[in-house]
Amino acid sequence: MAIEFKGPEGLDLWRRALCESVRRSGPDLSARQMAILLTVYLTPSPHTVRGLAEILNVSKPAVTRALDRLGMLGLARRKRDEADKRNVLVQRTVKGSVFLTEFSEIMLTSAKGGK
Amino acid sequence: MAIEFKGPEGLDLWRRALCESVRRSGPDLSARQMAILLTVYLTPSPHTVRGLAEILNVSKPAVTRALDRLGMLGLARRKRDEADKRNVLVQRTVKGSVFLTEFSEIMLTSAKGGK
DNA sequence: ATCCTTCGGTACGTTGGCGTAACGAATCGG
DNA sequence: CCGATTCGTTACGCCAACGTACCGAAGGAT
Repeated sequence: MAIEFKGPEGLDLWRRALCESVRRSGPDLSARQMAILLTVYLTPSPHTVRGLAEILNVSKPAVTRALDRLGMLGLARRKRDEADKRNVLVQRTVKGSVFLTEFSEIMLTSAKGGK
Repeated sequence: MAIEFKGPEGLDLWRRALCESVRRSGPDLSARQMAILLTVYLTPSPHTVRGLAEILNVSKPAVTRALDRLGMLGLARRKRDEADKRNVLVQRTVKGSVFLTEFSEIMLTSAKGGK
């Protein structure tokens, strides 16, 4: 189940996976939105708006809007930080986990199937 | 120079590369736009609007608009097909090649450096 | 208590993308 | 020739995202 690539093959892996995802009419997330989603799911909690903005070097409102969209799609949700009520913590959802799991599978099958 | 991954590590590779690309304030391409760009550069020519629309399962105007944007950014350009003047052929540019080469390098360094 | 900072969100005007429907130009079939 | 088809694009109204600036709520300092 291990995939390996080197040099330009990496780009082609990216192409296969991305094209397959687009073809399935999944949500047309922008690079920023996808980056936020992946960060929330794959790096240690907690995640705040400001923290995400700094990690990705984008403005706070941009993060707010991305979270609006991810929330609409059910891929992530907000929760007030009870310890410091100024903060908003971004949390994972079941639907988001499913989405990323499927995406991961697309990556693997695209890498294997193609070539 | 070979990278290997399995299971959820693929997603993390995707995250690292995407976050780094966003952090560098590269163009915020949507999944569709990036898919079109990669298809034009990594699959055999020629590429027409209709062909790209079929490959990605999106409408023709969506492809036209994506090409507008990629053209503005200098990442791809249009050329009338002289053999059949109804067709528009999508062609690569130097700037597009540079962009994808850098992106590929981001993938590789992200995969290696992180882990 | 009062200031001041920090947090996330909102307002504003602009820009860009969407899907559906139509369009003109080019080609094909007869 | 001339109708039908195919090609990419444009028009339309709508919705989403942008950056800058500002906002109220919450916390910290003195």
